[in-house]
Amino acid sequence: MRYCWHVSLRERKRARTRQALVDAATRLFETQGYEGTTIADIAAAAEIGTRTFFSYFATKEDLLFPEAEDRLRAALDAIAARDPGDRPAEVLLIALRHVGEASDEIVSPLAALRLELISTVPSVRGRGLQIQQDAQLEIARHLAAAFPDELDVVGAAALTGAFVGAVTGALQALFDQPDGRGPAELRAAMQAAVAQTLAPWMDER
Amino acid sequence: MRYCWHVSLRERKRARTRQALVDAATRLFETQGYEGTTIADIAAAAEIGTRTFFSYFATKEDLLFPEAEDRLRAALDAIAARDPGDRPAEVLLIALRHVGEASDEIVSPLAALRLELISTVPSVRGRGLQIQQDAQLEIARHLAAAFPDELDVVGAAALTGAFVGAVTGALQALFDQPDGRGPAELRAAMQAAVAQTLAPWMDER
DNA sequence: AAGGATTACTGCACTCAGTGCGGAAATGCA
DNA sequence: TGCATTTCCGCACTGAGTGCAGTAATCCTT
Repeated sequence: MRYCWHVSLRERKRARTRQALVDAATRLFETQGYEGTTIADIAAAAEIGTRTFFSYFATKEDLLFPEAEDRLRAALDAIAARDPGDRPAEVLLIALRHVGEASDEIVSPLAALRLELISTVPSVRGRGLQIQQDAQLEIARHLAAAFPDELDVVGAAALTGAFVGAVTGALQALFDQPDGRGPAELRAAMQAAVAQTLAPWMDER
Repeated sequence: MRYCWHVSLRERKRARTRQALVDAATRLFETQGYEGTTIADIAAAAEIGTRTFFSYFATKEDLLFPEAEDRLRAALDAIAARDPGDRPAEVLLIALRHVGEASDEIVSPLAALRLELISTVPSVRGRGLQIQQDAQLEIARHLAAAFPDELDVVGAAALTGAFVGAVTGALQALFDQPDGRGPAELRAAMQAAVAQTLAPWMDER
């Protein structure tokens, strides 16, 4: 039995190695490109065996989404902490904001790299969409649980899908047109389009 | 120069081989499973060389989405043929109905298999989402072009994303709960949830 | 109908992601 | 210190996907 206040050596070491892998991958992807970097390269740079890599990340793509679980948890917590008066769509928006919060680290090297690779490397985009969809379903489940009188799981999933889809669609369109806008402008343009799209939901009552 | 009414031998043969590949893959996936079937198996069953497979389909996953382009084209045509009085959301719904039309062939062996593999094999789901997102963006572009006064590309993408997201989310939630409902019931449940979710948009004015 | 030009087919050798296995090393715990 | 449990990691392997180069099929012109 492990005492809960004790973070074992193993856990610390594991977290350190995991971070080392992400850092090494970020650096190598930036210098050699995604396809030009092999898993063997990354493992070597993080000073572990190639085989061991796969006990930290299941696939090469997953290196680019290391905080996916944390973000999801933040969103679920936000749903659980809803104010009693709020309506589902409002709670959902707050939760989604928590997910996007981490993309305030658009400044972070990893996040910037991720955005580039998503629009560049098909397999990365595919993995990202998968992760997004899984998170969506989980959020929908919790949302339905938080509003048992007003939503069932399918309805909650439709609502969540609509909101996430609006954001994702706007972002995709923005990144598709090759203008030289900075991150802040992109963000503003996206928020404007999404706000207008979702307006019919938010302003009733 | 080729005369437009002439379908060359090459094209006919190519289409036949392509169909043979899809048929062989469908059969093999059903009997041996997706992972249990190699591309070499499929190529052999369609009587072509393994190497030649890749001049028909870029990846193994693409075998499961052979009519993706046709469906997209149908949706785009529907947008182009809009009635002058229609509002964007209505046209979009009509277009999306054209995309889904092909899934009326839920009866078709391929469509049924696809649904199963999407919820079973990660790479298949990833590819499906990718195709979906690409189609979304293309639809948004044409929608924006069809309503130049009311939508820009980003706004159209947000709208399209919201609608597609609602459908996709509802479907995902439905297929996730392991009840024994038939295709017709699933369809009905999905449509109900989506209709309710999108109601705030449709009933204004 | 025959010619050369173009395009498709295919085998070969190769890279790389990812897996199963088994032994060796590190860690946790008493 | 000693023993149980994880973790690490090399090895051998499968299967997807690519580049290349030679051969076969199709096309088009005359």
